[in-house]
Amino acid sequence: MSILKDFEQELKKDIKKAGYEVENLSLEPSNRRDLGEYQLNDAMQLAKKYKENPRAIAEKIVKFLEKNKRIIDINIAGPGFINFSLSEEYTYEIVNKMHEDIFSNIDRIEPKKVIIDYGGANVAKALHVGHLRSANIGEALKRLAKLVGYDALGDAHLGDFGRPLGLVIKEIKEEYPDLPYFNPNYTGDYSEVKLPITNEDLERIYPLASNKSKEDEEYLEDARDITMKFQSKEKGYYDLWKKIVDISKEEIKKTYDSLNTSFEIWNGESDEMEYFDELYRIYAEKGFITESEGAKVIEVAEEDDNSPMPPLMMVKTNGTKSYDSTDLAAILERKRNYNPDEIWYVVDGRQSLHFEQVFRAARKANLVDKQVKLEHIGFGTMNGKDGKPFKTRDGGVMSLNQLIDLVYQETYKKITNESIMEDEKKEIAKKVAIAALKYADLLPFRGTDYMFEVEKFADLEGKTGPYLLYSTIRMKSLLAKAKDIKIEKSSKFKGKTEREIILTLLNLPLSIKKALATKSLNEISEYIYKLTASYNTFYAENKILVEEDEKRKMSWLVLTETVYKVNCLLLDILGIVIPDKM
RNA sequence: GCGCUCGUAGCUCAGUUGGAUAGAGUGUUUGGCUACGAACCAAAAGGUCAGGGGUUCGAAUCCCUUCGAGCGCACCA
Repeated sequence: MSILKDFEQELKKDIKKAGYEVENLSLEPSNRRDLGEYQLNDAMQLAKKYKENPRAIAEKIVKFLEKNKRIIDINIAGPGFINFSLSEEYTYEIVNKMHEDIFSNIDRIEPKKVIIDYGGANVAKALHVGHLRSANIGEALKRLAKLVGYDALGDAHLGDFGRPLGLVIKEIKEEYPDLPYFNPNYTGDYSEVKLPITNEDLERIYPLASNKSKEDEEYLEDARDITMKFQSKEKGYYDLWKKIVDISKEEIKKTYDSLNTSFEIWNGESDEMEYFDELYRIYAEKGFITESEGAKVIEVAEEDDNSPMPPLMMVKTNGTKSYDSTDLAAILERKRNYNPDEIWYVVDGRQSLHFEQVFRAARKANLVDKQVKLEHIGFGTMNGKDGKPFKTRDGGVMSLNQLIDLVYQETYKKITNESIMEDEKKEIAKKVAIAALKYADLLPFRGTDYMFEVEKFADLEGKTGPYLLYSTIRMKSLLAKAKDIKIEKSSKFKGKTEREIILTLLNLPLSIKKALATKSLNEISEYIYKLTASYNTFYAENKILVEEDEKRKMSWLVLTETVYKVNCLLLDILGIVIPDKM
């Protein structure tokens, strides 16, 4: 149990002694700091429940709180707000416990298994800005989930099964018609065929093929046909498809690596579709498959819908399997192989209708048990200054690598530390750029669209990743200078700057709890900033290493090391790597 | 047309299971390096929470309504 929770339990007991039961204690950092450090709002809520005067309730509760050694300066304000501050002894206890083990202030949940689907990279296409948020948010949620006790698995869920691949193969066929893959009479071993195509070629081919298909109906028709061929594992086409996937996957992994994002499961939609036949049978046997305009669909509309709900598309009119069905098949696959308690889909919010359809269909046939949670964790778009999704200067889709490079160019210029060698400088600039990008991406609530401003990133001032890195590195370097001192216990502080840091440390579980409840990282991002900023205030006010009062110096070192540890832990949760210097 | 999300400081965003005097960053103005890393710190100014109505001890938050914006509405993924 966290230190904060332990404190809350104690307050609950005090309230109980006064004769009242509260389920969820309403303890918050006070927004009237002149009246106290914390506020307890339960008297007002109890007033409704017990039909008594809230102020009278507060007075009864306060009688017992006064005996609590952890709190001081208790007062009642307004309709029944109870304000108080922490006793000095308790603040030392908090710091020392957290210094010894920061996990002493983190609550754990009952172990649960969760699969987090946050990839969605498309084979034969470069990762683009649209993949940034799912990677950042998904990876951070996974790390956060693990921190509190989830058995969390990330699934890349590669887009390797749809028409884009059909288009790519079509174009390869145009350019290299003599490849044995296209020869129905070829009897050799396809694995020995040399494919004269690199990842760069693929990234060139897809846009080309896509454009051609828009102008040339016959071309598109052929690509559709090819899509069906590799989906149904027709020899040649299937082998070529597989080769393309392998080439592309390597490049995709590299890009995810640079974002400190990794997956435990590297399934593609094609792997999920191995379960398609079984899936289809399940629905067919229950009579859920219907024909509609030549396609096979599952009706998911419900009576109390207040808007039209289109059916889930299983098989399209031309016989190819749809995007809808891949996500449905994935649920069956995950149930079979992992049997998760929850599945989180970290996917663009604009796909909420799609997931509503998939979840309804899954529930309809009980693909997973009722208590299994299926949740679409939608996120907003990263827009440019025009309020539209961020593009390259000429209006094209910006690849993730281009975006990272854009930020890198700026962070590189900012490293003016002359003791750093050129090679190292590049490495550091890369880390700082990723930190800048990630932090800016995780700072707004995940659901809202936000604006990407190169200048804002370029400045690298204020509430940014580089600020956090700089400050954390500075703490580390201070601690390195004190390496001959054994940092043991806090017992003497000076004033309210230290208290501010300690209160923030104590409140850590509040931020984690909110982040998990909303599945958004903004609370954590905000928390690190607050902790760091209040430490920096303290740092500017005091000279730690030259402090003559030994007790105080020791206390400050303990505080520094504790904040440093919390920062390292939380930056890691966000997927941000701290360079040694910058 | 129907539905979803949203409108908070000049700008970018927090805050929405109802809580006290609505917060940050940036920008503007101003002050601080002979001291552990100044990519830092401190201070000031800046708001009819889109408009109107309602619910109650209390509303940025809940309900109704008007205006405005973005997104989504089966054979793209």
